[in-house]
Amino acid sequence: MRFMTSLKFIDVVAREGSIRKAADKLAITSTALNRRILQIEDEIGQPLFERLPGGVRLNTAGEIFVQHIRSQFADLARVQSQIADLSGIRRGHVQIASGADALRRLLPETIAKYRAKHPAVSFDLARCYGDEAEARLFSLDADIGLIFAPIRAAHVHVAATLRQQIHCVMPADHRLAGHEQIRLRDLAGERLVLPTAQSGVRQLLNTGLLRRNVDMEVILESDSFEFMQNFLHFESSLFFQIPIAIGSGGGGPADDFDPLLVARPIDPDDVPAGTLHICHLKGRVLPVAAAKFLDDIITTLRDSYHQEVDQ
Amino acid sequence: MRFMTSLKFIDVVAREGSIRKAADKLAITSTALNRRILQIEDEIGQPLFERLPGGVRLNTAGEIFVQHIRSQFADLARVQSQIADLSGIRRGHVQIASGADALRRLLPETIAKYRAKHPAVSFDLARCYGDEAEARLFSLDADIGLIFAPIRAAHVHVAATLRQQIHCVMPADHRLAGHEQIRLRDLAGERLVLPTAQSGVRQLLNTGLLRRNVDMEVILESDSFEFMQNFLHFESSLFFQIPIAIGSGGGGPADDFDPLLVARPIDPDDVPAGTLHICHLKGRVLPVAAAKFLDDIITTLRDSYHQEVDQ
DNA sequence: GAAAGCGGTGCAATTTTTGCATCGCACTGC
DNA sequence: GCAGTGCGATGCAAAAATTGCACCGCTTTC
Repeated sequence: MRFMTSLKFIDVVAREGSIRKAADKLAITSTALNRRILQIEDEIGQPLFERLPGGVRLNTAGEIFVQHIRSQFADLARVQSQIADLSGIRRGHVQIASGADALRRLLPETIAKYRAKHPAVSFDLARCYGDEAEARLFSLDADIGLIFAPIRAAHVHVAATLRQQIHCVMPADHRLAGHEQIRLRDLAGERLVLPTAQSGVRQLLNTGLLRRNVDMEVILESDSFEFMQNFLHFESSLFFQIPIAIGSGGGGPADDFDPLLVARPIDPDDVPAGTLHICHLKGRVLPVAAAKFLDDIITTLRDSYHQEVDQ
Repeated sequence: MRFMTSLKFIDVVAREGSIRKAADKLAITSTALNRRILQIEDEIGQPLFERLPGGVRLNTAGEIFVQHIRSQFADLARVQSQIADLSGIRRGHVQIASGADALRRLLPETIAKYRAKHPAVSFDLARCYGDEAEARLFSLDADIGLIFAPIRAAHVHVAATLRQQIHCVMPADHRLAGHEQIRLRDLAGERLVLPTAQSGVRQLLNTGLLRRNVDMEVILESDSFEFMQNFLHFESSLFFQIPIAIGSGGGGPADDFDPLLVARPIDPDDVPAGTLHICHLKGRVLPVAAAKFLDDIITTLRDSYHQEVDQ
């Protein structure tokens, strides 16, 4: 989009914090970029950046203006998506910010299904924790957020929620594999593999574990579920996941899950169920492609995961 | 704004319905304009205009895009207004679409008061009837609408309403001048001067007059209150206005009204009170200047016109 | 059937944008 | 305290874009 280049440039400079770095990224000279910025500042009638010795930083006017620019871009994307929709082909680009939980099955499956219907739609998937996901929604770097954690910011609109009881994953021959439900006191003496402190699963676990002062051994912390799962093959230990990360059924023996591992729910009295929030920026009209994909996620959860979805 | 010119051009072409006419208006050659449009259509990937023998017309994609352009402009104005507000001076431009009623005193007075506080703010005032005012709000040619008529479109947000009983205006020596209230049957045999059929006052009167089949003489129709008022000096007759068009008090002998004329309310049982709607486009964030002016109108009505304002 | 009005196009003139070299400035590290 | 580094700003020439002119093909009008 020709007519948006100057605005895009400002956005990049704001993100990079330096005209030269931004110029590098944009594959133009710093001179050209610098002058474009000076020109726009001139048109606005006020500087948008503070000049610091090590680069530039947005001032208050700049903050307002950059927010405007981002909403312009998001809006343009929505309009293009709408226009493309007129001609039959659903075309567009969907940006998702998601926790690791939804990356195991829910999103790959839903995206593949969606792309089978609409091959002209591309996706962008950023794995991140709750706060960052909210920030991405706000800066319009993400259309849709899947957050398994409490929502903090007021600017997030929750389109659907899904209760998720934390499950304890263990080798199929583990002594606890026979239990229908796991109590925290069962974990005494066990070796645990925990997700990092930022993760929603960990935060839920913490409330239960700290309160009960259970004596167990944390042998590993990781932000990769895949790594934790693989680790269990080498050292018998326990780790934790929520149903959507496990498979269709979620409860009981995980159907399409690693056959050597089993998942058992933790007693809700010990660790309360958490909530997966499917959300977007409040007040924003999503592009057609993103809106339809949001519907698809909710449908998938309801139909193929048999989960109760609250809207 | 350099980076908006191409968009502005498209907007003008859409309004003019012809590239050559638009080019004339924009003081460039039709060639240049034509090529800018072709370029943008190319970037969008689809034509925005249908080429007709007598000019061009927006297609569906164009409609969507032009609506986007207008909201971009309105948004930019809001951002500029916000930025200007940071530096202390309240700067900006307020566009108002109003019926004739509010032009007599309410708007001149309120605007003058506002401009005394914020001399850097300019105004644009379009006198129009209800439907057109709503259209102007939608096309973002107006920030604020003052409409004495029912609101038809769903996209209009009513910020405040004001009940207005229609008054009958007559020479001070008229036989009806002694009445506290005018009944429609009192008008039998009178010569009436009526506002045009599009006006809200007329529509309200019609419901009463038609239902009662009162026999009277309509000697003049006009869309100019000023003309009607002047006419009364030359031929004794009656015309109709709502309080905000008359003066501060509104009821009883009009304080700062033409001294040779008096206004008496029509019995509400005969003609129901109408509603003045003070409104803007739903979902729109008004520029700072417009938002503050909206507050001013409501304050003025409440304080200096002693009117009950519902918000 | 000629005239008038429309959008589109090739080509040259013009304006705008870009890149290079360079300045002044503030911080960093020895 | 002083060279060294990295930053944004600026003068000037080259490159790229936009623009205007002349003109085409087309449809409608009279």
